[in-house]
Amino acid sequence: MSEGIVGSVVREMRSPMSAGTDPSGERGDVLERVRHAILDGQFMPNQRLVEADLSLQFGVSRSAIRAVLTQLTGEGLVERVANRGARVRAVSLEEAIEISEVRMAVEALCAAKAAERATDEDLAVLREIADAMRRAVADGDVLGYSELNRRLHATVRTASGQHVAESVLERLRGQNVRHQFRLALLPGRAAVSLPQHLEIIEAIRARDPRRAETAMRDHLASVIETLPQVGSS
Amino acid sequence: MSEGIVGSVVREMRSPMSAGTDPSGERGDVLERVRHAILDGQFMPNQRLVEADLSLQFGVSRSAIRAVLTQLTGEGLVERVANRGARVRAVSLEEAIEISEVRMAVEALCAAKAAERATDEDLAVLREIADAMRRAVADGDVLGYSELNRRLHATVRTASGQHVAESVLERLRGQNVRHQFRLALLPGRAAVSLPQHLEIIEAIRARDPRRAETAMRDHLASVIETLPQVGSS
DNA sequence: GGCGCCATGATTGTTGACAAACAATCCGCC
DNA sequence: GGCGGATTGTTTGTCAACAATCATGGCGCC
Repeated sequence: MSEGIVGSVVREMRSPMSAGTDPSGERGDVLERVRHAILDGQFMPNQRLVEADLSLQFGVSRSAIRAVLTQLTGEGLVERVANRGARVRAVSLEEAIEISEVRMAVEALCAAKAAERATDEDLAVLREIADAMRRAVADGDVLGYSELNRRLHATVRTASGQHVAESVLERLRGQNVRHQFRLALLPGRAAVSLPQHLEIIEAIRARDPRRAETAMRDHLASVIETLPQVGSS
Repeated sequence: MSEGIVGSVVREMRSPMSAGTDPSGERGDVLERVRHAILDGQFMPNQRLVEADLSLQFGVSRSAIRAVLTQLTGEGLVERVANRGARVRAVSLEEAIEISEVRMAVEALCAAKAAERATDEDLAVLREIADAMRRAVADGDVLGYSELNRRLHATVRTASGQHVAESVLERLRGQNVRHQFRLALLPGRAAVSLPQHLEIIEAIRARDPRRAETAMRDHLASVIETLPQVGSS
């Protein structure tokens, strides 16, 4: 309990557990719930994850929580040290850049394969996303655009039919959500990325693998270039 | 440890656990030991991994084994189904190809970065590997060549300084060892891959990122092309 | 003779309690 | 008043026993 000041300053109170979290509610996977709590920012980076607390909060036994923590550690979302417990892993700016570099390599592969193998339905979805993106930018809807961005990349991944690449990317995305999110909030960012996104979509719809690959590469190169502007956390 | 026949059907006997495996020996990480048992082929693909058996075999409690199994499941080496236990995951030929495709993308990145950032010591190691590879091929030392192959790729990865790529590749390699190994055993394979390996080394030693990247790409494209000849396992 | 049902055995999943490790606090002593 | 060492409290790691689940084999019934 107590135990203060980490990274920037994450208060170390044992989960206040204010109102919500009906203990009986949601028999649904605890793994999912904890993962989302981290991804949604309910659990901040460097925040301690005490097994007993989570056990109460999610209404499951400590062993269940323990298993969840080892799984999330494997996914790179949680950091665990010897006899000192687990905490939400904070990814540095340098690592965020490395992650984006790997993403660039793998998503370029996916874009090329998507251009070859996308179904007509995939292409229709892509067109919808393109239209919605244009609208979101016109309306200044930053959050909506961010969500569309996520959907675009997800659609390209699944359209590629490359399951291994898909899982690798899913993993990397999880570690990077925070940086991704802050990036999307940069003023003027959407204006830069919109044409890149549209070009990716166009290339895939034209079924041109090479063009799709370079479009994706260019887009992520731009992301990497911009990343330093969001600060290290 | 007997227990034969993999391909279609793995007999379902609880590991006979013949002689070895002193229970008191090796206080060393159980995770490592189980992982190596899988990677070294002591545990064959699709072989059941019964918790109680492993518990006895490795001289640790069942909970420890349980934790190890969830971790290895996260690494993609073990497959677990609901209330039916764990088994060594068998990767299909199709998946092996997908894995190699992703490897191609990421290792190309590493090769380029290695060409930029390799230390003089790295370059010296690479030259030694090149020489040893030539000798191994001349002597027909297939196993030695296979090990050198592993070392070459490992050296390129670490020389790249791209930690994220490194961990992704390490993961993928683990899932692919069996196919990799069978590939190395193909007659005449070394004669094909040797010049490719030498070209990778040359390109990095020349500090030419583009050349290193395409050399690595070409090499892995050749691997992917040859993979179907080893059968699906 | 085949089909379905129940008993049995083998394995996994879960729980609770205990031991070990670490951090913080408190006390006496210099 | 500050420092070293023991003590307390908190949290993780481990263990053994129990409950739940699934597969298997035998038995009766149609």
